[in-house]
Amino acid sequence: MSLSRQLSPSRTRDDGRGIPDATVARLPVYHRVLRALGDEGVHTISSDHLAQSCGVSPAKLRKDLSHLGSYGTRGVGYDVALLSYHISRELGLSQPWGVVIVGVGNLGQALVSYRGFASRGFEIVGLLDSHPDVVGKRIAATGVDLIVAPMAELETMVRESGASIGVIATPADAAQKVCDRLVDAGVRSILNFAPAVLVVPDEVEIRKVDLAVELQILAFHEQRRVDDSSHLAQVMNA
Amino acid sequence: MSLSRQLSPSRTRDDGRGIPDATVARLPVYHRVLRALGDEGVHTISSDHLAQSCGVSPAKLRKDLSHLGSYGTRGVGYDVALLSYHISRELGLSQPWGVVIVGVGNLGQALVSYRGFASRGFEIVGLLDSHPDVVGKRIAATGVDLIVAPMAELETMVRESGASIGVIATPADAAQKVCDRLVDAGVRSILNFAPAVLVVPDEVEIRKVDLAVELQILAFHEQRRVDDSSHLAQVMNA
DNA sequence: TAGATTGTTAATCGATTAACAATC
DNA sequence: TAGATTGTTAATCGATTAACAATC
Repeated sequence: MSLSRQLSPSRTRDDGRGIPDATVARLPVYHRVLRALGDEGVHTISSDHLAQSCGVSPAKLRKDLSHLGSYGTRGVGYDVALLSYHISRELGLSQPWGVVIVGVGNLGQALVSYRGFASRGFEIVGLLDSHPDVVGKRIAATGVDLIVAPMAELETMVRESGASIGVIATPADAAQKVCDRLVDAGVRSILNFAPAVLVVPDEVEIRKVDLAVELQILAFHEQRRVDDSSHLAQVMNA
Repeated sequence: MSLSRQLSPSRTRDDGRGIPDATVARLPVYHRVLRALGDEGVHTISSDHLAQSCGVSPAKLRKDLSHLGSYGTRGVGYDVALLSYHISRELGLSQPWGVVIVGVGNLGQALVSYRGFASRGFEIVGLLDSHPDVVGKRIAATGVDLIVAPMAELETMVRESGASIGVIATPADAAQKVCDRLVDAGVRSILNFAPAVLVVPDEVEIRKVDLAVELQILAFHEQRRVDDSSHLAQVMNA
């Protein structure tokens, strides 16, 4: 990946590469808000207003957007449609990405029924599960109905559908094996919902969503609040 | 919250407060891995091995743990049970926290069936939904069965159960109103699964889990890979 | 021109990393 | 004592922020 940068030394700006991770993580939010604004008939918006709608500071928003190029107009603001387009292009939303979901339990089914997939150009191209009760079941996704395939078909499914993103929604103890098979089949983007630390080769991008981690972070702050108020009470009693 | 720090200037170490956010976010992973190691009968582990199991660098792990205190033994490593205990204490897992889930659709039900709640001292104390088809439904959680209550009971439920964490699993357009009601009822820790930017007072800790954001970050990297290899191909053809 | 707002700069802050002295 | 491993230090890196010159 550094190769292409070395090969294109003439580029001035970041130009699509070199966008900070923290910025990339916020672009989807900006994009969603801009789409909503467009639907409401808003054509132009300032960084101050957009930042407020996105829950970030105006400085951060402008800095983030500056990595994409110069798509605002000084004294006026940003054209909602234009900015929305450039963000979606940067995020790779202008082309469809195939998604395979492994594990069709409660969570897997919740993911299938999520409408945010299709509306952003993600297409669920396959569902896999190991449990005989689930295999063969017909699940309604946005647009198409899908039939849950047995795990044995993982490699075939990935290859034939050209899926590029794999979602792991299995129990923790099955996750690493599923991950290995996805990677061997050519998947290099993985979203892991299983509470397990997965090992992947360097070239694979893996992201983890962990309910227990989120709850425990909240518990930490909750406890801190309790501690603080009891300290305060102690001092006030003294 | 800075008050208690001001009031306790004698403390030397971070002492529970002042732990960096990035560290707090990793503690639950360390804790989970340590519990698994304990179950396997491992009594002692070095930072190198534990770091590898947790998917972080040894330097980062030791730095993180140093914020909790000095619970390792030079030349030996960490006592699994002791370290596990101190992390859980720091995270506030030694006391139970009540959780209210608002929105019992596919996702809400997936959350209820998640076993990671009870095993870490979180107790689901209430389920709420606005849809008449769902209200009154009996849902099996770990330990207890719960009956979905109507939204009108939100305030009563929070007050009577003393719930401290609210989980929002509603559609996006309902999320802000639900959030406001939770905060008004006294909830100051919120986990938001709705794809919406929620506004909360400063004293409320809010965390967001956003499937679309995760997918779009993966799409960004996937596209970058494609771009890079086509650049490479161009150059090699030339 | 005057007012508004962007895009960029430079300072600050927080997180990561590597190296190593302390010490079991 | 010799080998192993922690806890800490200092350097580096990346992200955030505030201020403002550029410019519509």
